[in-house]
Amino acid sequence: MELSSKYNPKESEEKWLKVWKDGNVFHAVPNSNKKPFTVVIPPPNVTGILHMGHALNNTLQDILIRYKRMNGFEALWMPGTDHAGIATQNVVEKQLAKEGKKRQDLGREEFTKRLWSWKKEYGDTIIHQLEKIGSSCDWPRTRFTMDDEYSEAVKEVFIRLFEKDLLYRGERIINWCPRCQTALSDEEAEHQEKNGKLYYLLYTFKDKTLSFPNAFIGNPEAGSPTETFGDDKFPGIVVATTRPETMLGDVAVAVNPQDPRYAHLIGQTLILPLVNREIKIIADDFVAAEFGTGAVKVTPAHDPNDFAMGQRHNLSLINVMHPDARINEKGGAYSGMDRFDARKKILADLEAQGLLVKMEDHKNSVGHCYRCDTVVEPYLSKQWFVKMRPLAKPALEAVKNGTIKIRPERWEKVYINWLEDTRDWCISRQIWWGHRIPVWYDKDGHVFVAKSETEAKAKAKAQHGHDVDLRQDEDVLDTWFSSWLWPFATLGWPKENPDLKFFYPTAALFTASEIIFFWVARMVMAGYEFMGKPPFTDVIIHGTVRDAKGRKMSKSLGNALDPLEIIEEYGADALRFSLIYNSGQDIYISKEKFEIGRNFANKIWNASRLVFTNCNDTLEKGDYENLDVKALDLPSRWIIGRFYETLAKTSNAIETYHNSEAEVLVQEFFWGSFCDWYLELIKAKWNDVNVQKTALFVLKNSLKLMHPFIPFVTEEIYSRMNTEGGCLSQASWPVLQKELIDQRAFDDMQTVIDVITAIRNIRTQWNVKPNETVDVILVPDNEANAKLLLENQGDIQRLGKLKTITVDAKVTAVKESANAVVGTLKVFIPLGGLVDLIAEKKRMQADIAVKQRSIDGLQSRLSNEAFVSKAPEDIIVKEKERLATLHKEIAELNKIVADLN
RNA sequence: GGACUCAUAGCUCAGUUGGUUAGAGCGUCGCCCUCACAUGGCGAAGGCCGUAGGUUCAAUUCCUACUGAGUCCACCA
Repeated sequence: MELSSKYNPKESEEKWLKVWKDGNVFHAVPNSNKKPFTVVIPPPNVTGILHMGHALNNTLQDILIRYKRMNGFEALWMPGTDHAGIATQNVVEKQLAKEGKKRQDLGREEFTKRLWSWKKEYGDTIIHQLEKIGSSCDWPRTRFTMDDEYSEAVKEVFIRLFEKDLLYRGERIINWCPRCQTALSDEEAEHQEKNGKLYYLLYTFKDKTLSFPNAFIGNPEAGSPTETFGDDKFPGIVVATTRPETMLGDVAVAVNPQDPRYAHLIGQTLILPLVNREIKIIADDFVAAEFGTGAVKVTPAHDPNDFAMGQRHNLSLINVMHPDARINEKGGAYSGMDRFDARKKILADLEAQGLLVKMEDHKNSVGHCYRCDTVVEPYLSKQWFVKMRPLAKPALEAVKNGTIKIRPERWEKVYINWLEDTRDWCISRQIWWGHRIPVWYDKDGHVFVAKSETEAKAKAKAQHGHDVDLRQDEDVLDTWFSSWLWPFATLGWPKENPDLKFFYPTAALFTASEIIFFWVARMVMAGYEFMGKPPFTDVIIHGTVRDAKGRKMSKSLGNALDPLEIIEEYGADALRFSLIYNSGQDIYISKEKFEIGRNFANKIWNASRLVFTNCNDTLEKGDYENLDVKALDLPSRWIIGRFYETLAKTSNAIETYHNSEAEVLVQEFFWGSFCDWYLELIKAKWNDVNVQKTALFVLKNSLKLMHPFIPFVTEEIYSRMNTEGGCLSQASWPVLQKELIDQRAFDDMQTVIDVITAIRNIRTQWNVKPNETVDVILVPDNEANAKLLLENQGDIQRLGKLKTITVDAKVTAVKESANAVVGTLKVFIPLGGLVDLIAEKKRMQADIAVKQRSIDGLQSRLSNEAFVSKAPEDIIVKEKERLATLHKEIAELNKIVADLN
């Protein structure tokens, strides 16, 4: 068996990616002999390129799916991509812009064609990148949210919701992105807190005899209206606003009906400045008397609250903006100006007329488009909405009653809060890339919801009694209106089929917290509404990948590490392993961290080389599974017990999504126990067939154990000792044999390890050169220890680099020696002139002092009446035992110190 | 404004019903190229478990307040 001294990731990765693909190894089919285990990938956007977040997300899924596959489940990991309406359209529009064109220049059909060809060319990039990190998806099943079949599902859902009266079209204030020129849902408008200003504007009374005291406004500044209009009275009402430009659309001023300051003015008329429109003072409970001046300008077409007030008071709607947020013809002198330019101009003009009473700093949060970061405009328009309340109910229940678990648990609260307070979902988008809304209108605006124009026409004919001209709704659906069907639409819904029947519901969903509202909650709603079952039972919210300073990785910050570059330099195994190893919720990573995984892969590689070069070729692929473990020597029983202990802990960690812990466990076992101790211990015993068998047995099973985390290198090595046929990805998970977890072997081996460590410690302490051998006298204090030391003295001698080893219970003191106490047995190393007896004495005394402190603590506890009477019996017994041991140890140490004199 | 999370070694994290001497990796410091691996080996140093109270025989662990870091939600203009 020839293996090079360094693991070459690139070679193995290429090889195994091909084997897996050619063998269709990850293909899952309905199989009545197996239980299904399904995970659907969070479909990355077709515009996406692989970043660390994807690498993390997919590694986590892959660990679980590989684990389940090895555990005998028919494990399906469904891959696919999302058309990502706005994002993708923006990308292609940017491309067009380089040619000096706009999408309107091409027209809808041409532009959509262009998008499709873009998708064809680049859309699968990310899928191939996910494949490179070893994701064991059922690749031939790859779905796209705009596949024909998938589109059918989207239409079906639209129709069903419409027929159930859960969909409606209405004119509302929605979040509008003036740059993308489309409506957004509430979730797509990201609120960011900004330092803005609160502007106080004076609207004068039509009735010049009226006035209003200015005292509550505070001291007006120079050039303020008090100079213009008199000392302490305003000829009008002062309103406070953060968005003065919307005043062009004001239709009223509202005050709280209980506010005594304004009570007598309700119903009076004001003159809207700059526009000179007459508007009324109205009373509405919405207005908070404490805020600003207690008087609010009412702009029903540009603010959701004002819209509601407008409805209550039957006010007119004056939309003063174009879709691109320039002021429209209703804005008079300001028409054609951008909203922010208009703001400046309006403020300047108001100030010139003495109507800008005051400005103050004001923090408020402003919505931004989640795709292009433009400030969104609350904008009046006609859109399609999904009624959320009825859909939210079962989704809410599912988490509250534990049908669906969200981990870490705290996210359940976030989910619940959102669903309890969710508002209707605006699903129409004024873009061209997406699912066209399956609605047709006749010339009178009658609505025909149908899967096709033919069907719509038939419906229209049925209603009108003759053929009518129809036009389809121009808009497309929110991307999330297709993604929310992902867990079942990817399995062929609405068609009844074996896949859907077998693989739905899925098991676990891995995603980031930002997606809980967008996607997770809505998938649960859809699952219940259309399948009658939850789409999954576990939701795992993982953290964000950050740089070493804790900043989010982003292209604009320039701190992003490219997973593909990491694969190139360190290997895919290293990427996967290092990302997760020793990480918390959020993952802080710098390039150097990937050395952890690279080094570990290399360690596995070299340990395997050692085993292979020392084992009989026929054994390598032969029969070493049926070991009579109980007849093996101590180190062998120990390592096999440690293996099963680690197996149990690791399985449990994977099932409870403690992946970092799982990796620490396997690494600790393989490196810390198998390599550092077992392989070192057996270096002189390779001619023993049982040793060979044990090493091969542990190695082979360790490869299985480590495979979900580090699939390529384990697959590569496994292939050289494979007896089962197929590859490691398809092999079975080791079966736990609890009876082989041998506590006695653990304790005995620990003593041997402690003795060796004590010897090594002394050697370093007294600068004994590594290639120099020394003599050691071991003094056991009981029969069992004596036997243990004698049986393992060869190992102790070799790993301790000893010239001679003497086990003798009768020895009490050794001249000019360094010493150690291991539990209750003593270690003497006569070093002659090498050892400084004064220093050695000091060393021992320091040791004694530490133990004495423990004794003091224990004694005071045990002499405490309350402790003895209230603490449980077993604790008291343990403490007493501990005290006795300490006393014994300290006595030995004192004896040694005395002899040092 | 509301809700939530975190605080343990220089750094990143474990510490699963409260119970001996709080662990690991990285980093640091010694010594070693020992015939699997220097992507390695051996050894060591390093912690008032954020602060102040409380509950308890016993608190890193449970409770309260505070401080610091972070996240999410929100229609008071």
